[in-house]
Amino acid sequence: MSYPFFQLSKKSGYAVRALFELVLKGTSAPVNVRRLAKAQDIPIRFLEIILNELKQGGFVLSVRGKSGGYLLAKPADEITVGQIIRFLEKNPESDAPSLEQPHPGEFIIKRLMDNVNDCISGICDNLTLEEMVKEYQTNQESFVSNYVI
Amino acid sequence: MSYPFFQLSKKSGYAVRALFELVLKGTSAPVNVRRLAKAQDIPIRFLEIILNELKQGGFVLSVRGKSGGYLLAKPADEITVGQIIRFLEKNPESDAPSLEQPHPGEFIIKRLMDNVNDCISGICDNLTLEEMVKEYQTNQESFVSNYVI
DNA sequence: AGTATTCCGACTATAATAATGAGGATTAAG
DNA sequence: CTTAATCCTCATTATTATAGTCGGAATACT
Repeated sequence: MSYPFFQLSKKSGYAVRALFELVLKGTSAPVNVRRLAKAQDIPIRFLEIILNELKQGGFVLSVRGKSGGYLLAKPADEITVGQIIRFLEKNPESDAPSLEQPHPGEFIIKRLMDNVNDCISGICDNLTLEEMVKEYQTNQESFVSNYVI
Repeated sequence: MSYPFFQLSKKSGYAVRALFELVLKGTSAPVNVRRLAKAQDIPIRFLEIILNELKQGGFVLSVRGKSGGYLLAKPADEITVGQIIRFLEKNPESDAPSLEQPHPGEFIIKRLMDNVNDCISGICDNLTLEEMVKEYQTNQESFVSNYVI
């Protein structure tokens, strides 16, 4: 297998999987963190932090109290994987334009990376949670057989 | 501007730029590290380390002694950007197959990442140093105008 | 011999990533 | 009202990756 150029951070991976799980359950009732964490095998405390961020980002709503938990803030076909990753991975500083004059050599890299990122964007921004779940459900056999191996 | 999903490490960026510079100079005589570092504005010590690695990878040859330096180990049209990045970014451990049974949820991520990486590979493995230099030379005005801003 | 150069191992510093821990606030249900 | 389940907030820690730096040894040309 060839080297994976791009690896998703655990955080973003967990986030996508947690939201995926929410869609998969498809209940209108909130799902609590523990269940989500168990279902997707994610460290629970870490997932709490992630869900909190996702709430800030408007991806989920939280319901507090005894039978509380999390639920999607919008329909599954309006949330793309790209949106999730972008939101979680962006850091405040990178927004500020760098004052330093870039070296000409950096442009050859920049041009390349722009191409690459357009290409990634083409995949991630066009894949919704709903599509992921649909594909998962229709191909479940192959997913599971992969799992067992 | 949208968030860049994929950012090249400084190391890989420097490596590509150093090799690019070697091709650009196009001499058959070795170029020493200092000149390369100055030409591409790369920390010289760091570049030494990188060139050493690139030598292990068969990308460059080193010539020691007074008029020594580095030169390409193969023609510029036989070195792709993908090869360079792959070689530098791979770590030994990731070769070993993980013994842990992956969670089914990881497959939805894996499938996505496989798509993404195929796509990146399509760009990086089809771009040779020679092509980069050719494109740079024909479009030099625009590069420079970008530089000046 | 002298000098420019590569080569090499160790070292540091910083930041990002990936969690973990303790306790408080909120709410539903008994 | 009490209690248990749940989210929420702040802090701390551990690990790894990144981006270098330092000093000197080995080598080869002149």
